[in-house]
Amino acid sequence: MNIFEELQARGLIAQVTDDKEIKDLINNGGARFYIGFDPTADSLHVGHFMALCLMKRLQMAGNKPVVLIGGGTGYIGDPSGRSDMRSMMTPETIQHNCDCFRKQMERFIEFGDDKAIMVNNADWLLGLNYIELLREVGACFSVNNMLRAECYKQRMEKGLSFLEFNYMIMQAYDFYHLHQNYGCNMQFGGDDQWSNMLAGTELIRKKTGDDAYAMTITLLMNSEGKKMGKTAKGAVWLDPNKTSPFEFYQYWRNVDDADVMKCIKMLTFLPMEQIEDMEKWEDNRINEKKEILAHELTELVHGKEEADKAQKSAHELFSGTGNSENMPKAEITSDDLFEDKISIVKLVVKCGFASSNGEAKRLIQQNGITVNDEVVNALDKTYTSAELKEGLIIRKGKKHFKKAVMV
RNA sequence: GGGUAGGUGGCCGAGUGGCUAAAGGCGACAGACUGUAAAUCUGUUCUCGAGAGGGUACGGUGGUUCGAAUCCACCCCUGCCCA
Repeated sequence: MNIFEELQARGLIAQVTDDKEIKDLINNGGARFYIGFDPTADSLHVGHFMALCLMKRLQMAGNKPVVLIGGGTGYIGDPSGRSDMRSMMTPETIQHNCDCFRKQMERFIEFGDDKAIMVNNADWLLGLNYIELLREVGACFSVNNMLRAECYKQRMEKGLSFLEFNYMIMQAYDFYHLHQNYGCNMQFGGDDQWSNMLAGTELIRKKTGDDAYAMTITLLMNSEGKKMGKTAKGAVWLDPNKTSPFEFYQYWRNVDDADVMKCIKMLTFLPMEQIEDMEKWEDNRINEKKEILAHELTELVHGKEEADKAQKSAHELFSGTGNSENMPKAEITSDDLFEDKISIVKLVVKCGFASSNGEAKRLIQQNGITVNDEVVNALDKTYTSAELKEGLIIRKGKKHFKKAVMV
């Protein structure tokens, strides 16, 4: 099975500009492709992870990846798929986020002279001259066409600023720049990037007469048609300080039945033969599949050791009373104590299970909080520092655990 | 620049002077049932407070009023129409 077939079999390919050419290029290692990442936060998330995996798959097939960090496009903000304008980031935030991205990416992609390279579009975008750009590049774009693009159409009702309208032009310019300076002939990205990517191939054709190609990867949607990788608390981050390996593991351990195989196909590096075999498994092995999914992904992102630890904790927590060594901890300091005691309400807040006292109280009153396997529903319940030193296992609902300890 | 319709809780959306911490829906969270799934049913859903009660809040700033999401002025933002 060649790489293109594999990507197809995994359901990763959404749209391509020219499937014959692209097939040829990537199967023979002839692609110098880029994927752009805008520094919208201080950590990568699951969507980025998919793109990085794709990059890795293609790299393993002999193609040369270019990681583009959007230090320049971050100043604009991509309107695609957004119902309103992104808040503008300060240059400091952008720089910080770029640095964070760089660090995290080095875990996934091998960089080096003959391997992947990383570039930042701030290097060429920030110095552009407005009038010059309008004449050089602006003349190649038809506003009429741009307005027909899906990503802008959606915004016609709600409003679209000129700043955002230019995003497509900047992204197209990136592709053009990389084509000219790095011999880039292909761009990959999420399916929501399709129109931006096409703008790039067209710009290259108009400016140079060369053909360049674009391919999008399927967005990871759950069976309800919503983007995956989001929780109530926000995105599932790859940074262990923002989403702990345990939480990360649990996110995948808890996906809907209907989404398990799709996730395994699209996100893991398990060989296709093994995946096809898993598809034949009996229904009662669904939980086994979920564990495999969760473990595989946690291992990819956080390493084997963390994945094992997360799995072990999950087993201990969900199958009877095990030890709580690997459980995520909530640290309680003496400042949190009043007369050597802490109230259950405060404890729940300290564990991060509630963002306000009111919410904590609701949880407690609704029998949502368990301490050391006992439901606590009295708001005036308190715990002493001695008990805390032993460690208290606080559980919210069925599947959120924290161990509260004194430090 | 002119006209016009708007801006309400995470989202959608009722609400035109006190009965409004603000209907209803969605989402989310918890309980029951399950398989750490889905569906369904029940409850909860600004914040502080053990509670009584307090504090904030209907784009912003001022004003009218005993009392304003609701009335007035100015400003900001968005849609639509015209230039």
